[in-house]
Amino acid sequence: MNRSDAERLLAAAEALYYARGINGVGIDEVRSAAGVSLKRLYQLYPSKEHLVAAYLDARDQRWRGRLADHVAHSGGSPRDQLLAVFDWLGLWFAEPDFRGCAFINAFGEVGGSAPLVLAAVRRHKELFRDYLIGLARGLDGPDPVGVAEQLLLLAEGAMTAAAVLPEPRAAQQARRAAAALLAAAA
Amino acid sequence: MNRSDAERLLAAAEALYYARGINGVGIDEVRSAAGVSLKRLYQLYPSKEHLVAAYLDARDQRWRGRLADHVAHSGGSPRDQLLAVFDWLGLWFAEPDFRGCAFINAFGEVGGSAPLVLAAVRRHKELFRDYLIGLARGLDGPDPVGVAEQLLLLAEGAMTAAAVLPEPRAAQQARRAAAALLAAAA
DNA sequence: TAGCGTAGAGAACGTACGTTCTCGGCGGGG
DNA sequence: CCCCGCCGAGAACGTACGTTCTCTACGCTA
Repeated sequence: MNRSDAERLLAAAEALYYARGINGVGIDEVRSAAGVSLKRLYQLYPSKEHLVAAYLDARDQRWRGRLADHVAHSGGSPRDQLLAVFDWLGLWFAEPDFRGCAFINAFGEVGGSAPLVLAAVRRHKELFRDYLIGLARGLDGPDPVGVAEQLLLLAEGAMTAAAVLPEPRAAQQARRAAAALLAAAA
Repeated sequence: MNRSDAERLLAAAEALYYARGINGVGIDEVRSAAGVSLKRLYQLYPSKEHLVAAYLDARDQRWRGRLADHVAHSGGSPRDQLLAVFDWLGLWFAEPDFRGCAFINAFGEVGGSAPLVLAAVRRHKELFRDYLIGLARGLDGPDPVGVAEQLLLLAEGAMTAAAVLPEPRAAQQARRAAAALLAAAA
């Protein structure tokens, strides 16, 4: 069955923007990759900023879905699930087309001058944070929000380290740090 | 006394590029802010990418210098010095013109297609890492490199969190996590 | 003082891109 | 069968910008 114009646009936008950056890909390239007319594109997204924000929202859903799937299927205690987050990060970092966190990249690229994009980045980071808080609540420790926020910092740091530095040691190092923090919080 | 053309260019480049992004500022604006002719600029830096890489190197030196100053003047044990790193991050995040880590931003903006910029970003992160390793060696723990790398992840995570999210809680949270990691590593 | 190299100011060029406009064809309703 | 509105294709427009070229004026040397 045929996906809708919007779906094809978002799929093309995700592939192109993530691989080559937002400023590195023109509207017309997304349009032609999706097989959608320019007129239709501007009907759906009245400016590039709208398209980019929609791409980020779509990627947010896919990304958190993949993470949650991995964590859920890894079973185990809340502690094991929180550690499984870092295992999944390691798998993600090792993918051949990994290019860092799309949201951090987007923030660096246009965050200062694109309110819709900034809002999408914030949404994503807050949803990721909320997800970690939800897992941490299962720990029955005294401060699940604090633990989750500390693990969030580790995860974000691992993403940027993995993006910038060639060696993919970041996820393992983050996992070890997470285990130590979880032990300390018990 | 008059600073050299190169110094004025780098100062102007740092102010403009950090505030508004690399793609958001044209060569001519840097040139005119520095009061240097276009010809002279191209003598010193044969392309924008060279100028940007030089700006990043200059910022790297200033940034690490400020950090090292704060840490050195805060005295204390190696452990206290490592924690002072996060205190300084908190001060930095609170500055009114704070806009995240210039290097992470630059990576997101042009990292994929500007080898000189990518190299400058890597250099900076490695020098920061080496600085933390130097401090961690004073701990006499079993694995100073591992500890330093875990603290590096926390610091990077705090930088991105502070940049993206409005509330500046990141530095304190990172400091608490760092204290827990240091306690666990002893 | 005459000539020359150099440097600055800024025009010019090529390109890329976001956005809008125009044209031509196709389909559906009378 | 004819007309009308819509849609896709792509030309066009305005702008921004990296880079190069041109012209002019100044200062140094013989």
